[in-house]
Amino acid sequence: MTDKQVPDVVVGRLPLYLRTLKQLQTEGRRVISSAQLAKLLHLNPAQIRKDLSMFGEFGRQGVGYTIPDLIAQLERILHVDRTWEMIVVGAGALGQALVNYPGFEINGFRIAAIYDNDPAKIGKPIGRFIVRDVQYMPEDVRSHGWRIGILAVPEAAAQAVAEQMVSAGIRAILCYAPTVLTLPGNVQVQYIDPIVHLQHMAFYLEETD
Amino acid sequence: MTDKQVPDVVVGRLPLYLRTLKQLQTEGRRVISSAQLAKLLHLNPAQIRKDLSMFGEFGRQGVGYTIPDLIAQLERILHVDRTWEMIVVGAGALGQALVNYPGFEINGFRIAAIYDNDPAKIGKPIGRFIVRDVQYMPEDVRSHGWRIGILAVPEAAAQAVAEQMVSAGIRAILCYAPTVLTLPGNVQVQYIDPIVHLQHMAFYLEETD
DNA sequence: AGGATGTTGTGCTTATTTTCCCAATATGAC
DNA sequence: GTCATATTGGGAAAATAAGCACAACATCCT
Repeated sequence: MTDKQVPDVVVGRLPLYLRTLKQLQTEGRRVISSAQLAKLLHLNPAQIRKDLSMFGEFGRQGVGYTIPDLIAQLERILHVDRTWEMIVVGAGALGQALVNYPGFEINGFRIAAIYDNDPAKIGKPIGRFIVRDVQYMPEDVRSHGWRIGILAVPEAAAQAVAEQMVSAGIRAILCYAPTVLTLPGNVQVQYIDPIVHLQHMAFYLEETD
Repeated sequence: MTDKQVPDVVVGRLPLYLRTLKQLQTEGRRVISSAQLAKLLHLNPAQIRKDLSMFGEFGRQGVGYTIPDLIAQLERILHVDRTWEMIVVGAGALGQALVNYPGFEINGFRIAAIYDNDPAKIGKPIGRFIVRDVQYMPEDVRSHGWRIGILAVPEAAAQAVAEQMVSAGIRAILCYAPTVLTLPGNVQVQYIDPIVHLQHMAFYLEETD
């Protein structure tokens, strides 16, 4: 199903390349070498070249990569040479912060609706939206053909809500709930849990204080 | 510097084990096998056993792992058998959501202060805090001996603020700014950027719609 | 025109990570 | 007590990922 020609770890680095290249472009840079990009990302230059070479020959020997071209290539490869509409389920503090985050639109991800099941929140304005009853979510997703959902509900609700999203047609879920979802293999899931990162770092901290 | 005896990928999985074990404990479970835990996490049981065996022999052959014991061991290994105080720098929508997130305290990470450089925000209440001028941050960090910081400032400010945090004594940074920080090797950094995850998933989405 | 320098793409090597497999041990049924 | 079943820990193998090194090519300087 997924393109096993390209390792997932490689796909995972492409957004980092793209992000840095866009940054460089705003600074007016036109060309960059794998060595320079590697330095900014703290990676090995050969790794960057090899990653990119899996999709084509984008550089020029002796010169490097033309930044606008490489950005266009990466956006095409990642399917972000378009705008993806997304839903947010969960209108708590996190859901509100997400709705107000300008980074999504800048990068071609546009929030299209936000849902909750709490009568106290349904109907209330958040950013440019009115919170909708989550019971209308499946219908909305189906009628609009939305494919991406952000899950910002409590852990206890996450699995059930995720299943509803998937059965309505959602195929990629960004899960902020601190739990592992069990979903069909053709559904992409990525997790964001700050506690996991903090505990990971705490391992390396001295037991002082 | 970092304990290369234990691969970082292994350390990165321990918080997931811990999270799931705590979940099981609240459900009243006392014992679990690597096979059962692996199923919940969608991992290979041998991987879980090998990861754990790097730190000791915590299981009983023929039986499995005693959940409360394993939780205690993992908390000790990860240095989260204590409470870590943290600072948040950046009092925008994200900073506010972080301050109000109950998950930190539940897991032994307590926000101790929040800072911003915007006069319109300094002095305003957020959750149980008053936003402090970031110019007091280094002094506060030094005097309290804080080691962990959450960076929730715009990309343009991230590197400079991170350097100030480090020179004040911060040794672990959870970075929400969409950029790679360049810091001394003895400083732990973890990144959270939803765009990176969304682009990663978009790679696998069909170009329909 | 030619040499010095810089850079890519990739074959091959090395390193790391994952998985297989099984001896050793535990539990429960009869 | 013995057998069937369940499970760990870890050596060995397999799979995956990262990095080296170099031919090929580009640019610039003189």
